[in-house]
Amino acid sequence: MSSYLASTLNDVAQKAGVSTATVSRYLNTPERVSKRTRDKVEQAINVLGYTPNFGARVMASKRTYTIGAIIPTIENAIFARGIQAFQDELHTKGYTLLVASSSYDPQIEEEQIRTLVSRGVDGLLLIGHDRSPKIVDFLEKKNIPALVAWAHEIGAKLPSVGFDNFAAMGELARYVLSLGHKRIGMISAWTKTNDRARARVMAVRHILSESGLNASDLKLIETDYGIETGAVAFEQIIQRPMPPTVIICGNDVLAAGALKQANTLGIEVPRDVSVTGFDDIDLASIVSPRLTTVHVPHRDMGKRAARELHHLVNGNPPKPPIELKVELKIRNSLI
Amino acid sequence: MSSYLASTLNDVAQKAGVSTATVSRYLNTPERVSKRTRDKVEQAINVLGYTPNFGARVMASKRTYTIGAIIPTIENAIFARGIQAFQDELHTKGYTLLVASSSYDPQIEEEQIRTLVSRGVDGLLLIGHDRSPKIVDFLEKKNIPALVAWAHEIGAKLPSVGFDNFAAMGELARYVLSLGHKRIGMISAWTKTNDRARARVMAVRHILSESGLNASDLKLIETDYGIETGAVAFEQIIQRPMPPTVIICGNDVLAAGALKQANTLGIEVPRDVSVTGFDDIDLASIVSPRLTTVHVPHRDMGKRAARELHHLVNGNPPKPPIELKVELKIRNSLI
DNA sequence: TTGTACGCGTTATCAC
DNA sequence: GTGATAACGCGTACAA
Repeated sequence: MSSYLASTLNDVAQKAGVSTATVSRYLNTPERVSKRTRDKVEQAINVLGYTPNFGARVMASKRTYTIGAIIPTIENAIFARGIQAFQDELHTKGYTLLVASSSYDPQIEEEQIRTLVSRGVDGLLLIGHDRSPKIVDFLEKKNIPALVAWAHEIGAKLPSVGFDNFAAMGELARYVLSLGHKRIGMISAWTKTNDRARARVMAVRHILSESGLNASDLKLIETDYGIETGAVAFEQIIQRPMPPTVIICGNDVLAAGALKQANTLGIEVPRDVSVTGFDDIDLASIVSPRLTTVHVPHRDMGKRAARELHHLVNGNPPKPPIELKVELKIRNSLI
Repeated sequence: MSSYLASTLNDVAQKAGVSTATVSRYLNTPERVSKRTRDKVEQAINVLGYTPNFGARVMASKRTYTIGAIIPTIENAIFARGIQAFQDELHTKGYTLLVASSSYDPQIEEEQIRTLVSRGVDGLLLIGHDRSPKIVDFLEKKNIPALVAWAHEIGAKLPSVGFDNFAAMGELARYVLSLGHKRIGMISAWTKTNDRARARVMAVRHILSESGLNASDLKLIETDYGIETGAVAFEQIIQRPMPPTVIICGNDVLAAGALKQANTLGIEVPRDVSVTGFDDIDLASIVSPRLTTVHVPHRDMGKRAARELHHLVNGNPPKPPIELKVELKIRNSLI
């Protein structure tokens, strides 16, 4: 039995009766090859079913036209839309996107960064600013441009395209308080290694004390990301004595879980308790009651991120953090 | 200004005072290097911040420990859970997953396949069996194992891990008819290049004629994948004279759109019209009324797929198609 | 246990 | 327009 061996530039060159240099030129700068030769090469390539070897190409040219993105989760919708837009924009510029996910684990994120870098990505998209300085240094040393999305922090080491999580949640919280709520509950993703979650919690605390309420009275539950975990947290928080009149959720997915559990427990939202979300993913306008939430321009963010990273990859200097506007989306889950 | 150059095996070797071969051995088979040498090399690697060059490694070893997956969409939740499980399982085996999306376009899928192959993936996960024989031949020629998921088709060219879309939808349709429905509407993804969608539509037609109804009476609308498109289709279908008493949707996302539009139009589900879905993604149990749908074991499918592909990549022969069980999930959107 | 030397498939620099 | 040929960074016989 003879195992098949992929054909190479050399094979094509032989079959076409030209040199490897010419085939390479045909591939990269066809306009510098005569029509006659072009046809011969094309023919040979088709017959052999030749495809360039990526590894070799990278080694010889030092450029991969590949961008890597590491997102906390692909399983939930939060990043999907933004990443899709990011990829689409990149595609128009001739770049390929490699997506990896870290399961919200800094350790895994670091691994993934190293993997993608050793794979020769030309640039990297990361979510949020929370990561060890060591790995940021590593990127700097390797000369790999990295861009942060979904966050906005003046003075951060890496350039970014994102929004001010603190201000955005602050606006929502202020609106909540303006409705007269005094007993506030909050369900958040883990804040320890997640600057977005942390900023949102801090914002609520801040607005609370700003309004003369006691920030430490905030009933906060931190939990994994998911509908089920949101449901569990809701039940815990609502069954305390003197339960909150409103539960602010750190994102729409947790809020959807809360809504679901409320329904299961026979608690009516917003009559018995109000619920809010953050992100305005599709889910938010499908659940009932529809979620009052903060609209994040995911598509725009993805597109802008692609452009910025493209600039960086082409040697342009980093710009100051780019801030995108978010918008309160008032619907029916909060009264 | 001196631009940074990544350190190489050679640099490490020099700094450690050993040969490149020894450093390479340290990296790949540390047990064959003496403790003393190991320490020296380790030291040098840390000082220089060395990371192996992936391209070079691939060229020399012919193995990338990388698996590619091409899914129709990353923006919607259908594939997310399965792919996450796929990745997790792969990770435990030391493989990295590269995900690309085709936007349900066979042309783009083909491009992506070629891109991933030229990047040296060891194996490929594809969704469904619908694709040109040319590209399948290409994979065979290149000796890249490919596994199909989300579908089950005896006699198909590629091995698969999936479920029988025809049988599953047939079961649901039979149940629908048993409830007494006579006027059936259906909203489906485009069937032309999507074997899963096609099988589901055919199943409904089949059950219709099996029950003595006229299969050609099925009010069918095919549309793009999405909540909004589902909503639009629902409105079109429901505003005809003699509208259906039940609308079978090809997937949960379309069904969610239908539900949303029903709500907007003041049509009550299931009192005025029943709606069913397919997939049982999170969405299905969050919308109200909760969706009657077909539960697909996404996680299990992803995990099994990872294992099968791993076998293939390691040179084991393909197994016959693996069929996973699906399950009718009876909830509130159908009476 | 360690080192030498070659090959992997491509691009880029020169000549021609 | 085209052809030699030297890199690129690593793995691996083979030799020592």
